[in-house]
Amino acid sequence: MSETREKIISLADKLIRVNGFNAFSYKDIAQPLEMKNAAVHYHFPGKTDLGIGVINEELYRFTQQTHKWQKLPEDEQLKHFIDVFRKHCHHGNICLMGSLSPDYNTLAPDMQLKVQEMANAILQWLSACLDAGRKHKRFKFKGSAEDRALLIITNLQASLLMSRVLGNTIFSRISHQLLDDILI
Amino acid sequence: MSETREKIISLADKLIRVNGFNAFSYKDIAQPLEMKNAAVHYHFPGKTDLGIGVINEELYRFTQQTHKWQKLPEDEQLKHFIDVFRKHCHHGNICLMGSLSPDYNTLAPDMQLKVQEMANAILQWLSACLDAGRKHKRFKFKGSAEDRALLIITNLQASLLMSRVLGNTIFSRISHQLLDDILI
DNA sequence: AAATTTACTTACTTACTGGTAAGTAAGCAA
DNA sequence: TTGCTTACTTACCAGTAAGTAAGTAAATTT
Repeated sequence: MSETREKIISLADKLIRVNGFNAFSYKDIAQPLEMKNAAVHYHFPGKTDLGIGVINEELYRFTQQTHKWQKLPEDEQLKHFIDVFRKHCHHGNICLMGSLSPDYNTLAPDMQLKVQEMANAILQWLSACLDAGRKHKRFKFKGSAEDRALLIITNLQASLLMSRVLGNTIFSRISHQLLDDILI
Repeated sequence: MSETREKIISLADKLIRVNGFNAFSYKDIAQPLEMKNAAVHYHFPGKTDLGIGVINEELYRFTQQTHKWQKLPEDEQLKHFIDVFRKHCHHGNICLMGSLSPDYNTLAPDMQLKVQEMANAILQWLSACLDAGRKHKRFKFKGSAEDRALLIITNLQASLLMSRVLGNTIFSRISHQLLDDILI
């Protein structure tokens, strides 16, 4: 992938997380990278293409990271997962799901599908992690691993939203209590 | 309050929940209400005034409803609270916090303050409800009532977001498991 | 009856949106 | 050296954003 393309995706990712998908324009990409509006259109003909590019990059990073953790005990894997959110919180970012799902109705169908794909990928990994962790006596929780994954992912997503409004202590409190609930 | 003003706030509330604050325009308010762009500006000079109007209305409804429930056992109160989210989910809406917090950085300072006020009002009520419910042996949970309130409110907020992307069954699964976790 | 206020409409401005068409300089390949 | 591709720039488009100034008809107050 070309360097310019990478820079555009990286900046778009940041802008989506900080201001939202509908709140940035091609100008916000072009100006900081010292190029013209149309140069961004050259790499990503439409805003939808750019959005899909950002999600694909996120999906790639996610599979790379989880693959790196796969030999670790499940509680360690979960802590790494939470740490990804912690870092985003520290940088004032929210997660892509938290940013794109409120705007979901305004997104083009292709991009809606990509958001779905991302949601499913994260939920599947987390469900599997929780299921294996319970079998290995590292987690305890009621109900199915899938439902527990939904509870945890919603905690993490919205903790970034709440942190933005009420301050970063919110994230620590949520992530701490979350772990305390399921760790043995 | 004038009838037109009420209609504008009601429609703006819907548009914020369905498309987001930055994704609707004065035209989207004026056209369906069969008035001109400038008539909306007459009632709400700036978009910020409109946003604050919507939040004030929501705060008013929230205090009215919780007041109506105050004599009920705490588990009943919590179920009513969850039902408010369930109804929004059913109508394809997300909650105001879930819609406004991703756009928080793009909001004017007065409106940011209003969003904070709303977040605090909801958290305070839920914390008090959980605290009293535990004392009356209707709830059981680890940690402080404030932290538990954060976990539950993030579950509910993000469950509406996830439902939008993956379908309404998500909400039922989360709300069910949520109650199962803390009800005695 | 006159003055004022309310609730608008008409007509507009400024700024920006995503997007496109046409051109160009540099590099590479046959 | 010709032709083609890459990575842009310049210049522009139609549409839409929030917002405003001036006018008006009807109701309300004095």
